[in-house]
Amino acid sequence: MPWLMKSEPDVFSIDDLERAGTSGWEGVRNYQARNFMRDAMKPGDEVLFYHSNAEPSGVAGLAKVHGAPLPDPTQFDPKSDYHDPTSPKAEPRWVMVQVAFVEKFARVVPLEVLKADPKLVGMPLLQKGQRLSVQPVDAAHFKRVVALGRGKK
DNA sequence: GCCAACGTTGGC
DNA sequence: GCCAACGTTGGC
Repeated sequence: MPWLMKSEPDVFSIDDLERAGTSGWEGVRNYQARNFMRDAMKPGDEVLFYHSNAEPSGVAGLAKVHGAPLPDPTQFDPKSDYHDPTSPKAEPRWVMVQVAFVEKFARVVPLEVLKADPKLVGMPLLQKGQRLSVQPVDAAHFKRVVALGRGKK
């Protein structure tokens, strides 16, 4: 199943992932998003890498799920912004998937373009008030976003 | 920086 | 269990 994952590029961008090759998707502190990572994402699943709070916000490229879910180490790091002192060490509350770099689009597909595309009507990302940072994507929507990212009209 | 929309917490 | 207060997300 294809997915969309949001990251603020000031924190972690598609370029950061390209440099790193693979990375743990740290810092998710929402139960629904965690459950997707823990229970539903499978190695090899494709991911739209979305830049939020960016100029412009939009889909910046592709990644894929890599390996098995792991406990998110930042929950146990007092110096991390994502530190969660209430998470039990024996049963870590927060889980992350690992992702691998696949492709950086020639240019970001801006949110404005996604919203204006007739083929993307109904895409959860585009619903008002929608702010889930990890979410499933229809195969048809995924295909269309990739086409936009690769420059097709 | 503003603020709408949403999620979480905690008093009762 | 309700819901007000508070915190966060993320577009603009």
